Amino acid sequence: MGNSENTDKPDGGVERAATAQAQMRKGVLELCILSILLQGDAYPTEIIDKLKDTKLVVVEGTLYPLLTRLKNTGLLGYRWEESTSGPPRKYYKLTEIGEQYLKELQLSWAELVDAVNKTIEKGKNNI
Amino acid sequence: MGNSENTDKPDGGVERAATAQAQMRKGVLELCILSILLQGDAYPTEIIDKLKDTKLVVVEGTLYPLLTRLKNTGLLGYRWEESTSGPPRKYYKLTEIGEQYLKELQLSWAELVDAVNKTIEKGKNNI
DNA sequence: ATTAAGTACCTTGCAACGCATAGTACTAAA
DNA sequence: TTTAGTACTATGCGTTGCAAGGTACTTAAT
Repeated sequence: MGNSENTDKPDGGVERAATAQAQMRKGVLELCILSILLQGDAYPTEIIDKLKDTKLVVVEGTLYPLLTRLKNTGLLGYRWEESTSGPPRKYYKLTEIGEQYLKELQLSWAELVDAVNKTIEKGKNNI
Repeated sequence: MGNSENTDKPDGGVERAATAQAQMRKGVLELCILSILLQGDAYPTEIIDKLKDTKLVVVEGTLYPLLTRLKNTGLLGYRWEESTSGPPRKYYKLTEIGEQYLKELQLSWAELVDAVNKTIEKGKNNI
């Protein structure tokens, strides 16, 4: 048995919690970003701030590639707008396809929450 | 502009729904598996079946490495048990650390659901 | 005895994604 | 002209879900 492929150490569960929370966030970001853009056009830094308000911390290295992906898929458009206090801002906007897609995402999200909660509940009955 | 790094095509939102749902599931599997094991020891095939009951489809190629990871981190233990209808089964069991970790995961999950739902709700007010 | 079918576990290689890091560029004040 | 603040972009790494293929044990049929 080689031990070269596994960096996991038996470090107890406590230190892993932050990592796990990060993991759980995966894939939900799309939904949140599209939801934010439903409120109105926004530029990346603004999006990051709004996510922070709801305890979802996202960094630039995550957001920018994701926005580009969503744009390339036709879910988002953008326009440049001058700023009086710095470089120009890239305002992203939901397309019609994006809005339609967001509705599907919301449905998927609701189903997921339901499925996971069911699993959790079953466990709680059998302690 | 090179088009070599991007496999996304503007295919509309509809076909992407399955992919997005898969993405959203990421990271939540740990929580679900540990929750199932809280109900009692179980072997992989059994775990897959139980997940299927709650609409969370997971395949072997996903589950086995994940169980190994959880075992290596000390969250799970296992024992072999004979079967009258096939090869022996590997029953996994929550360790004490695993139970403690599960509680943290459940908390993280609840917080995530809350944060995401808040974001979604804000969007719905501004249509 | 050999084959087939059912059950169960395991490995390998790929692709996607989040993120840390580093870099570029514009404005304004010191 | 240097410093600070704001904003967008690119690169490379590690983790993870998954498809695909493989091994092995049991029972029943040929």
